Amino acid sequence: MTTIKPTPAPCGGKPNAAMRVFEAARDLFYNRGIRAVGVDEIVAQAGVTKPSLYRAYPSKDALVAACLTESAKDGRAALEAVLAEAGDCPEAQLRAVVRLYGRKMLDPGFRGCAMSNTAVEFPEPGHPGRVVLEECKADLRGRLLCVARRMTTRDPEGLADGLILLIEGAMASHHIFGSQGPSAALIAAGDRLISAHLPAGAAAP
Amino acid sequence: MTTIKPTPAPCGGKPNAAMRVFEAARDLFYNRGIRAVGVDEIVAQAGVTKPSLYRAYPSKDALVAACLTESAKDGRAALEAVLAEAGDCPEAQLRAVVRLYGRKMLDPGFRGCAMSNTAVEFPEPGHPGRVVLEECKADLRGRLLCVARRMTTRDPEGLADGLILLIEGAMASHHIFGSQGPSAALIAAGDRLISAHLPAGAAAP
DNA sequence: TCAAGAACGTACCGGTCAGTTACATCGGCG
DNA sequence: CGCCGATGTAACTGACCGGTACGTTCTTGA
Repeated sequence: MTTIKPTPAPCGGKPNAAMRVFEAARDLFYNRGIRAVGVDEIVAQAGVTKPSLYRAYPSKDALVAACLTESAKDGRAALEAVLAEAGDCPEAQLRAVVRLYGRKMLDPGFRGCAMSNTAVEFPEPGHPGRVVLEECKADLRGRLLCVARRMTTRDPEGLADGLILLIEGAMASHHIFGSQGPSAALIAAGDRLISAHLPAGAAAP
Repeated sequence: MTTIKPTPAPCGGKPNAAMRVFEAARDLFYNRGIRAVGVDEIVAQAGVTKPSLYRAYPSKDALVAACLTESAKDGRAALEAVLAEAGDCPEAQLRAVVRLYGRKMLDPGFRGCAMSNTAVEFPEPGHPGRVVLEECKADLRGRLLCVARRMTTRDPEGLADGLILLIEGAMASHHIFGSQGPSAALIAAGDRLISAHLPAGAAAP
C-alpha cells in the first residue's frame, strides 16, 4: 500500500490538518504563484505546523501535484457540466465552452488557469505538477476535438485548436491587461471562429 | 545624474562584466524562469562574481527589468519590421504579424513570451519587471488596433483583441503542448479570424 | 615611471528555503 | 483508567537566497 494519503477525509464538519494545509496551499499557490510561496507561509495560513504538512505530503512538490490534481478535477467537472447542459448540438456545445471560460474570467478572484500558470513556472519536463497539467490539458484538447468532429466542418482539428488558442490567450491576457483587456473579447472571437468554420453561410446566435 | 548604467558599452569586442551578466541573466531568466534562477547562477554562467552584478544593477529586480526592457525593444523592432515589409494594406499587415509569431514558435529555443511569462511569475502589481511588460503589451495592442482601424471592418477592436488572444494563446499552448500542439494552428486560426472580420465575402490569400 | 582610479575578485553577512528530529500534549474510545 | 492516533512545540540541518565590506589587479595618463 502507498504511504501517501493526500486528502484523508473527503469533506465534512471539522477539517483536519491535512485538509487545512491543502486548502491553504491551493489558495496561495493560485494567487501568488508556486515558487513565490514557501511551506512556512502555507502552514501559517492553514493554522497548523510544519510537521503536519510533511505528515500528509512527502514534499512540497507532492503538495503542488495534489493541488493541481484537484483543480484539474474541478475544471473537468465544470466542462462536462456545460457540455451536458448545452444539449446535443456540437456547435452549441463549443459556444457554451467558450462562455464557460468567459464567465470564469469575470470572477474578481480570477488569476489565470492554475495549470497554465504552472507550465510557465516549471519548464523542466517531468516535474510532478507538470505531468498532472499536461494530462489535464491534453484531456481538454481531446474533449474539444471530439465535439468539433461531430460538427459539419472541414477542419475540426483547426477549430478545436483555434478555440484552445483563444481560451489560453484569454487567460494569459488577463494576467497582463486584467479583466478589461483583450480577454473581454473571448466570447465574441470564439463565436466568430466557430461561425467561420461553418460551411458556406450560417448565422451566429 | 542617475547612478545606474545598465549596459555601459553598447556592444563591441571584449564584453565587460556588466554585459556578460546581462546576457547570462537574459538567457537564464527566459529558459528557466526568473524566480527559479538565483544571482549566484547568473554570475557563474557569466563567468564573473557577484559584486560585478551589483555594481551594474542595484538589485535582481532591476536586472530583471533591464532584461525585459531589451526583450521589449527587440520585440517591437521585429514587429515594426514585418509591418513595414508587408506594405500598406492593413489586412496583409495583420496576416504578416500573425506569421511573425508563428515563425518565432518554430525556433527550437522558443519558450514562450518573456513578457507573458513574467506576468505569470509576478502577479503583484508594481513589480519593476511588471511595469515594463505592461507597457510593452499595451504598445503591441495599440499597434495592432491602429492597423485594424485602417481596415474595412465593423469591429477593429474585436479583431485586434482577437488576434492578441490567438497570439498569447499560442505562446501559452507552447508551454503546455510544445511545438506540435495547438500553437501550430496559430496562422490558420489568425487568417480565419481576419477573414471573418472582412465585409461580406472576401477570399483569404 | 609611477600613482590614481577604474574594474574586478575574495570572503563574508543575515535571512530564508525545504525538510527533519525528538518529544510533549490533546482527545476520543474501550 | 489507559491506550492510541492526531496534532503541536521547538529546535535543528544544510543549502541557498539577495546583498555587501574590503582587498587586489589592470589600465592609463602625466
